[in-house]
Amino acid sequence: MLVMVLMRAAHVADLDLNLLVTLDTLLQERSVTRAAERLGVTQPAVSHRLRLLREQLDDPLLVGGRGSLHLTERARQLAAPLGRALLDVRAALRSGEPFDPARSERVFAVVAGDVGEMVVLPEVMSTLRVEAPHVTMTSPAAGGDVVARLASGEIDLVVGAPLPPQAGLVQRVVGRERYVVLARPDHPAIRRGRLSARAFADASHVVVSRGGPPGSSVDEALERLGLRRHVAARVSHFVTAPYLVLRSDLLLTMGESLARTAARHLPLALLPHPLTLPSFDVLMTWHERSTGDEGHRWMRELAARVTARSFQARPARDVSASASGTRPESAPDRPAARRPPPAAGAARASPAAGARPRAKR
DNA sequence: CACTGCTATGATATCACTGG
DNA sequence: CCAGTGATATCATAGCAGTG
Repeated sequence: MLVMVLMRAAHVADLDLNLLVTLDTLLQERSVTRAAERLGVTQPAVSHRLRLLREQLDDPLLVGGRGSLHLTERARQLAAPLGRALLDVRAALRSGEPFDPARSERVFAVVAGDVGEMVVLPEVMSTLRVEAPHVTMTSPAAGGDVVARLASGEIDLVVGAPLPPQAGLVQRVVGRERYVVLARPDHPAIRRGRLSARAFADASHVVVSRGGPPGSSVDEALERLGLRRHVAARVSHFVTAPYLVLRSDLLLTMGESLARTAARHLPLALLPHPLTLPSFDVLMTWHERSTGDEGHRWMRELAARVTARSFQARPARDVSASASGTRPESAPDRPAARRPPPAAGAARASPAAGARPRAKR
């Protein structure tokens, strides 16, 4: 794809590939000044490279003037394939490169949702503190097109529910979760420490609306018994729902691991679910380019270890490959590219420029 | 209209490479 | 070893456009 787009350049054979790193940064920053800061060179140097790119690609690429530059149609076409290509190149260079957790200062972006942030992240952090004190873990918001964010390198790893099968993604089952009920300990529906299906249906409920499965599978199970329930509250986060349960007669159906975490910190009763509900897999998902990355592999193993402990532990298994292309991880493990570090000079492609300190006048 | 923040450009310096 | 050359960098500054 990138080649197809570049083929339209007037002199493809003469194209300086080092300039593509600058172009990628320019397309992201839409500013010569900011691109220069990111690349660790002066603004005029980037301006000069931009002029060369314009000549070689026979297109103005960025137009506008002060403030933010605008991408031309040609630049827009180049942005995505160029970004992916450079991520692949960086991943290829990183593949096989040894990773030393004790010394690494890498930043891993792991989307885990509120369940993962509450259940998995604290465990991961306590391990990091000992094994990899300089590694930083960020947990970006789960919204948006997670698949695209994995592909773009914005996210390194997703822990949670399965993602729709997609070419280039690898998924690995790391745990299994079943549903339980959280309630106030003196909830009137609880009789001798038990909750019947009838009492469950008669009570009022709080539902985490973006969570889909709990609400729908609970209602389906009730329907099979000829029962219905009253949903009195809907919230958007699993983390906040237990607080509603604490101060009401509401019942909350949620995954056992987060329920146990909540019950450890709040005076709540955790009850086996009275309905027959399907349990569900907890998966890790990443981009295939990361499979061979030693650092990414280390992070995956850590996340898998912690997740398996937090959720119902069971041997990790691969998700079968689907027609649309999501690939299982063949061995317990293979690699990854992450965003280029924002540090100055990190994306520099010219060995000569990168290797020697330049004299200042 | 001055100020500010941006990009573009000319002059020049530095470095690596090459050939005598 | 050294001068010539090319690539690429910095510095200084021109010019443009939005803003108050």
